[in-house]
Amino acid sequence: MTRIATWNVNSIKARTDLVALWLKTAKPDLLLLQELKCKDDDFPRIPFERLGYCIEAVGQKSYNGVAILSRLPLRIEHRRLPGEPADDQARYIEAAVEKPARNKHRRETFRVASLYLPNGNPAGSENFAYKLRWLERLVLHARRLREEGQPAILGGDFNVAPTDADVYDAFLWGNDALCRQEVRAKFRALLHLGFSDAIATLHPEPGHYTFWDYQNRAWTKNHGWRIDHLLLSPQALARLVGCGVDTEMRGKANPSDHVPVWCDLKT
DNA sequence: ATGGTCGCCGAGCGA
Repeated sequence: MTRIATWNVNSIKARTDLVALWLKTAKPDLLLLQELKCKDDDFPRIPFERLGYCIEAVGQKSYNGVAILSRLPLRIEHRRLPGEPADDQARYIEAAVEKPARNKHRRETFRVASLYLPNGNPAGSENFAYKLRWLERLVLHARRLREEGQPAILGGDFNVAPTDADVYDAFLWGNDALCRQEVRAKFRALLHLGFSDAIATLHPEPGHYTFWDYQNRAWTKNHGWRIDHLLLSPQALARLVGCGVDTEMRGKANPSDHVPVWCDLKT
């Protein structure tokens, strides 16, 4: 079994202890992180290395930043999302992972990416245009990944609530950049390529929120959003045996505003 | 409860 999780931690330095605690209990093989909010040199590597993880990070001062923590060997394939060379925001990292060998002479690999999509608010702004371009690039890249035919997992903070059921109040937030129809259409294009949203597939009932704003007592009122996703290629979906959202992490002291989403793939 | 979000870094921005 291979367990893969994604978590927007809203500063890895502020969340070091909580992430280490969660790793000890959830024991994922891979953890995809977003919003590191630090330079690579400032990443608190030691606590995670002590738990047996190697770390590949793409950092940036103060903003963004993505990483892959892994107990399996990684080979980095991309440190930026292809398609816009001038875009230097730290929002994408992709690696080839060697699966635990069932047969030494038939080693297979799978692809995994940690992505942090632009928020894009307010709708209609330059930020929103950047978000749509980023989604378009992701669709193009996902198509290439799918054509390679190996298991692939695109995980991260998509900043997309795919349907009205993924927002606590869809009417109130209908014009938000996380809900706008242009954004949802591009997310559906990813699904149309053959990628499956793990939670939507195994737990289609509404309410599996992954994010609650720090403001306005959103957690207390369960005013949440489902915007963190694990998208699985057909070859990964065929191995999917379980997935979930670790909601209780939002109720811990000094929490991130997002919680981990995980899936188990049989190996 | 004259409060009301965090985290970046040391003002105001981004989410």
